[in-house]
Amino acid sequence: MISKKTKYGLKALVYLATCPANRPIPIADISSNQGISQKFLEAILLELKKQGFLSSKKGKGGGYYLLKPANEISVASVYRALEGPIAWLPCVSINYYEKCDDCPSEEACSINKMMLKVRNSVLEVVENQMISDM
Amino acid sequence: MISKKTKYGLKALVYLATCPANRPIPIADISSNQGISQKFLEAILLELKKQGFLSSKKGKGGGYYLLKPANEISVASVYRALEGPIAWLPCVSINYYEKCDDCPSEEACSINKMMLKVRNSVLEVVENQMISDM
DNA sequence: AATTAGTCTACTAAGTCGATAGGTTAATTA
DNA sequence: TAATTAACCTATCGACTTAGTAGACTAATT
Repeated sequence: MISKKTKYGLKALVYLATCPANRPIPIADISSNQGISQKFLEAILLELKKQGFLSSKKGKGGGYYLLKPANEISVASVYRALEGPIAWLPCVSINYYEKCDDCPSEEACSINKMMLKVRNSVLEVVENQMISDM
Repeated sequence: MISKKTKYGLKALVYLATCPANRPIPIADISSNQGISQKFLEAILLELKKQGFLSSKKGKGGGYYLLKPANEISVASVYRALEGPIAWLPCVSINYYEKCDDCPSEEACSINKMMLKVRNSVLEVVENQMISDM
């Protein structure tokens, strides 16, 4: 299961992708349109801005807009930004690799190979799924 | 990311699958062999027993043993038992389906289809991956 | 009777989740 | 310049989950 943060973040980005490019959309628009708590969405969009997905404009006529074309934003990149590692275990993560405490070696680990399979299978989908496709 | 509970549960089942069939293995054996806190493992094995994966025998010569052949226990079933839904969202879950609060309809939902793709991709792997394969 | 090994209850510290409240800053417009 | 708009920031919250630990109890074997 993914958090509502990631879910809302994805929906917000997809919504922004459907809006005329380069015109800022206020948080209130997005939240009412997508059924998301406005205050919660504020924090999410701010995070997406800090991670380079969005930019914003203050004041009247302001709002958020995509920094990159929607067909260059993968679900994988959004997931990593908001949710963290895509892999099921740190020891099979590409971007968040970490050794396991309980495994003497990864070759000896009984579940390592199957965890790699799961990771690759998910990546296959989310790396190729762009915000513009949705 | 999955919890340590699920990770340890999987490793314990795989370990039991490598042991001579029908001979009970004490928790202490499994925990020392797999580098898992014994007390934590106790709770996990008990849960797997209650869910029908394992049975146990008390007293000397006792321990846990698999109730089904290892090639009939899929990673998917263990994941569901210990971790919960495999899908990223309840609205695309087979075994734990639930409607979303924020979506008027699933056809109208912008991320529903891609969530289905992810679910199917993961299922493809874990439904066919058996404890005996590892 | 002693030992072994699973079972049960309770408790904990730390962290996360999803949200709310209220004030601040910057840009536009009248 | 004043008012309005909308992003930004800080703090707080209750409920829940995680990964354990401690200790007593029960059942089976020797």
